[in-house]
Amino acid sequence: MTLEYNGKFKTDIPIDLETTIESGQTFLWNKENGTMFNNNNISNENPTYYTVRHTKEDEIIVLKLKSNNNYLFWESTYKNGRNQIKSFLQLDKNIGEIQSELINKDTNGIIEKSINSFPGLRIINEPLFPTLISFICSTQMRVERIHNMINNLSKSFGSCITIDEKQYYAFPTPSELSIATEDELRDLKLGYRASYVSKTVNNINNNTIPLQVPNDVTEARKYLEKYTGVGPKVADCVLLYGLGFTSVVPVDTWIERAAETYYPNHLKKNRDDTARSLESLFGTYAGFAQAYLFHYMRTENQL
DNA sequence: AGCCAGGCAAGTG
DNA sequence: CACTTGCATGGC
Repeated sequence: MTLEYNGKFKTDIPIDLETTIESGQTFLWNKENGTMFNNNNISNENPTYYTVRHTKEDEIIVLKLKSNNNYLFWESTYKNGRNQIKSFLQLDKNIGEIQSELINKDTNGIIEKSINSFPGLRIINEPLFPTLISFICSTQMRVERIHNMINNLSKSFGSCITIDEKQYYAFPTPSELSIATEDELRDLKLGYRASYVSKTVNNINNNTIPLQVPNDVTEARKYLEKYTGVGPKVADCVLLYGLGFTSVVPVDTWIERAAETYYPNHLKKNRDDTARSLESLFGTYAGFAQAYLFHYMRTENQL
């Protein structure tokens, strides 16, 4: 295969690919020529990121991305790569408008500070199944190590495509993952999450809980929570990053900490209630506010 | 050494 | 319903 298709997007606000891809929204991309999650990056050059995925026609394709100021350059083995990128970064949305809306709705300026720190952070939208498994793996785990687990799963069970003698692995489909035993998953460093993944994959493959999620956000959340390993927080991440429910605010330790400091009125007894309360504050794009705040909190604490 | 990381399931009262 | 406990693993 070759990367025969390419093009570029122009954006009003330069896209910060590094922050967008390495801030824990997705674990499905890799950096070419370099390690990710490494703060002291010596190279000044903008990194190229790649991902591998299945199209609806079950074709294995590679997408590559690189940003330079107001331009975003893409390459792909797939002629419709442009739309894949557009969907991934939600380029059809007016991010500048969303940012000002969130700043206006905020009560104390911390969202403005977060957005000003990372104006090029985009909120992404990824395929459902890989996102579901990624966030099941995410519990009690640092972002970098979740990424390692997802890479391990892809290399062990995913389909491969070769470009210029280099092998690229897609995240496995439910049927590809069905052959993984729980012990094999533990060997890939999933820890106690191995049984969650194993049970969820079985429930999808034998149609006990098919991957057909309701359109209503509350119903969708309830539905996702039927999968083993999916509680309120993981469900919210899947809703936001895998299904495009932009209003959803996943509350983890970082966001709860932020709520204690900046939104005491919205801090409830449990994280689920805190989540719903923050959603009512920020509205349609509350999930975007969460993403900026999450990244701000993590970097403020030198992670 | 102990604490923590994008929490959850299962058990108890 | 609300609250507690065990769970894998690696980095600091």
